[in-house]
Amino acid sequence: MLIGELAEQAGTSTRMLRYYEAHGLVRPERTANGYRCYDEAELRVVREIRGLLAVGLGLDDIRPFVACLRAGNPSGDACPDSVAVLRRKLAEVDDYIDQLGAVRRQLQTQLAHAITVRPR
Amino acid sequence: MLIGELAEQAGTSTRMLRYYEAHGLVRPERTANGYRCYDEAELRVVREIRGLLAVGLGLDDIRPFVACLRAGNPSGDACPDSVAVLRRKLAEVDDYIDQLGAVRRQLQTQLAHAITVRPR
DNA sequence: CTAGACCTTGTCGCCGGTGTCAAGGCAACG
DNA sequence: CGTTGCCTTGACACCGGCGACAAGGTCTAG
Repeated sequence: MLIGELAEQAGTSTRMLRYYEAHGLVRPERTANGYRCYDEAELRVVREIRGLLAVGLGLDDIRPFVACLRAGNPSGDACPDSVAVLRRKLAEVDDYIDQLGAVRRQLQTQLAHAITVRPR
Repeated sequence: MLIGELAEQAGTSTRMLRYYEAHGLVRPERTANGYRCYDEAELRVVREIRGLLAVGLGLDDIRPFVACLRAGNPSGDACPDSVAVLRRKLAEVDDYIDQLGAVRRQLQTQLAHAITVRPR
């Protein structure tokens, strides 16, 4: 499978596939003429990457998942490193949600004040 | 008040004060030798900017608040434009919180799956 | 032979608040 | 006069995922 085809299959761009490769996440073979050549396993890897990116993980966070898949596991989250990342990220998201809640309260307070000061 | 003093008073850096000025938020006088010269009103403006930045507004969002202060209002949120921004931002934050909630659920699902697949 | 569609590598730009450095002007104190 | 410490403008870097373009190689169909 060439890069364009994989991009289409995985719902991303060739740009991103090369980008992931530059960051050590994807490891395509090369054909005689130097074209990148991907097998089905790589498609699964890219799908995993895309899914995790969508959930808010960064490329560095995703590395363990890919390693896990590459180690033969059916799913990328079946390894302790992956689980650790998921736990950490969950905690981060929780923190962020709390912060946003605080911000929300701040905004509401300010809004209430604004309306009190100048009722109409 | 010179820029360094204002920076200290307002809890920011000279870099940022010049940045706000470049974006039209702060309007210092100039002394004979070209130094920026700020009065008390500008200090209030900068404090307003800092507070709103901390709540997640962007510089563009903050502009109406500054205009409101400059128009003689005791607080920057006493003008319809400011209130509109606050409402919009509150809605944005709500959306974002919802999205993060969805992400959180996703992460939890994935985590549960990971633990199911490889129980220890 | 050529046009088109694919591939290659490399580079630049985006966002937006911020740090930091450079090169120079000005003031005050010794 | 020199040093110190403020000020001035300007420019580069950061993050991190991504778009977009350039200049060139490769393959296939007409």
